[in-house]
Amino acid sequence: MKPSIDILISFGNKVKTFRKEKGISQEELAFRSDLHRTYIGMIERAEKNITLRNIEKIANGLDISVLDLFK
Amino acid sequence: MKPSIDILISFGNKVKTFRKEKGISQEELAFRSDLHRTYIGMIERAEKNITLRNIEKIANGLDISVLDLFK
DNA sequence: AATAATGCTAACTATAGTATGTTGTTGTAG
DNA sequence: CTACAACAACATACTATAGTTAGCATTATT
Repeated sequence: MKPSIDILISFGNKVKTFRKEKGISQEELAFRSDLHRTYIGMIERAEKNITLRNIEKIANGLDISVLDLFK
Repeated sequence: MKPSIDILISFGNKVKTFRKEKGISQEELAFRSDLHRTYIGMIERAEKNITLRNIEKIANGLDISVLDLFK
């Protein structure tokens, strides 16, 4: 039994942290990831259960590996 | 542009490899992961674009970390 | 205050998730 | 070899929800 932080929350936080590091807006990340502006916001706020293909898109948009998003 | 192997395929292969290592059937993994028998097969065959919550379930069922599934 | 960035609501459509039943494959005991 | 059993592939079909978008509200940033 792990009282682990919800995976969607930790994922969203990771995305937000990496995005801030790059100094780009949600809109800019959305553009680079080929996703919609509001969708990026939803992911960062852990409102959607993202799929693997979109995880990859965001990793690409952030110019990092998928692995980095789970470290 | 990387001609990288499709992420669903590489993910499915990882699941299958880890499952074989543990010496368990798809059905047994499904049980441990709290997912359906046929769904595990679909994931291994890369027929479904799995979501983050289910990625976590499978990692739990395999008794490994989510990170391990992306190395 | 003005502008840019993000949050939030609400809708629609695409597809992931769940399930049943059947067919095919593989290994093993007789 | 045949027969059986266990496992996996495959064909649907249904229902939940992820994905996508528009519009307006709210919160920084300058």
